[in-house]
Amino acid sequence: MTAESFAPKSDFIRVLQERGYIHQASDLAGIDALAAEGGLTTYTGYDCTAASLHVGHLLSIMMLHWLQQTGGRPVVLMGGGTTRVGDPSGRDETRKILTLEQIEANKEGIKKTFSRFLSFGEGGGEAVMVDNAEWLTKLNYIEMLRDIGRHFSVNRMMSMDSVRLRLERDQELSFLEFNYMILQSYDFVELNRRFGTRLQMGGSDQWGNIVNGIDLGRRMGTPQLYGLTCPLLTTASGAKMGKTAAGAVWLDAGMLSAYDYWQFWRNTEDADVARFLKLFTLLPLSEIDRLAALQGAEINEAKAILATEATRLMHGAEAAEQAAETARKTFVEGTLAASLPSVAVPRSVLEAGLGVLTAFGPEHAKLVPSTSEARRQIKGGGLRVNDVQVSDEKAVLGLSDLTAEGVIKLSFGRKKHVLLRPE
RNA sequence: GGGGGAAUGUCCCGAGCGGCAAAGGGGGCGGACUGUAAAUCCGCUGCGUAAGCUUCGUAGGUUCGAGUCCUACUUCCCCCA
Repeated sequence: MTAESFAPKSDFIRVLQERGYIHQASDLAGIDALAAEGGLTTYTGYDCTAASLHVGHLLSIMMLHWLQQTGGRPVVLMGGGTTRVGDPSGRDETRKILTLEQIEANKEGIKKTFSRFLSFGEGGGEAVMVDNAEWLTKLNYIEMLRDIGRHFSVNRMMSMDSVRLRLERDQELSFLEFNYMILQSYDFVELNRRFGTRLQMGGSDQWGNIVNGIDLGRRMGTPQLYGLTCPLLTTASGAKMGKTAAGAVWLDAGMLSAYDYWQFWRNTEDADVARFLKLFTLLPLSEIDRLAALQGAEINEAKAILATEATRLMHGAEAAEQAAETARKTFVEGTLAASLPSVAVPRSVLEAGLGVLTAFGPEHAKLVPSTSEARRQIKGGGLRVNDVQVSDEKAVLGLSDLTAEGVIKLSFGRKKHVLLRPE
């Protein structure tokens, strides 16, 4: 039975299906039946490999959001324990081993994101957050081998994608990583015992780990467990979502400003707009259908709405409106928006004269990583001061370059702008 | 434990008779065209506002000169046990 032809009884599965979240499910009818009964407890795990989650994680967070909206109970599992091991899934090489301090710091950073999407608390439908370090770090090796390890067949583990691909390519797979799937499987069983969790959701690269958890549950006597994955997100032209030149598209405002986040969504390819509206906004499908019908340049309206709605979810309405307004002034009116990112520079420096190379470089605007890069970009016509292309790398900025607003606008390419503010 | 091979421009892959800031490709960035899109074309892709400086796993050595030759070490891969 394919996801497309299935007629769901539960609101939860209906929404996921309509909006395109479902990639694979262990037993869609079974999950649907459970969800229809109400109170379906579902978990998704997040490893603490960075100080913030990025857009790649957003799909699964949205699924948890819809779960809660449709009467289910989300369990957010922080991988404080599993991160110490490192998931080999979808990885060509061993992950860097993180220190316990790093993992703890990352965990604290990641936690903040979830409160935007889920409502946490003690009640029946309230979301819960737990850390698998709580039980994984207490495992005793021999006991673990006897109670859990005996249910795993090495023959079968070797056939799992996460292991097989490494072996086929002659890439190292340490015994440490080899154990990851056992720990994740055990998490599922443990969460069933603690919270009655019946369903695990995750990205499509987690399928193997999830299926193993279902099997382990059967062998260890849990009720029937289920798995559901969402597609790995790529853009229509095939690039991985969420990686830009500047790095990952972080969800945490401290690592990526609301304005940059808005810009990320605004720059969506035409072919992705409808799909992303369904996945990353809460707009009703009827509205999305209307926006998706827009053609040519009009589709930009849909992109702006996508950006504002997605930013509203992540950073709040105020930040989203402000980002939209800043973008409108900058790109549509071509005027100078006071809310563009700005960098303070001592007035005395401007009085003495500030070389353009330095102004754009890492010391001030940070638009380019080095002054050598600034020099190259000037040759290529990529740098502008107050919207005038810089042609001379020896040019010097001074107080006379201040605009009526009392700032100097530096631009790198068409899209990246920074205001220098004297102080 | 024995034998063989490999480490190249801090994104990846990858060429490199002793004169090399080092071929080529991917990716990325910029420009043009557009609609803050895609596709296409062009340019750039070590640091330095200059003279110049620092790169080819690490440390020594040979040489006027070393990514290239020699020695040791480190890491990885393959074959045998």
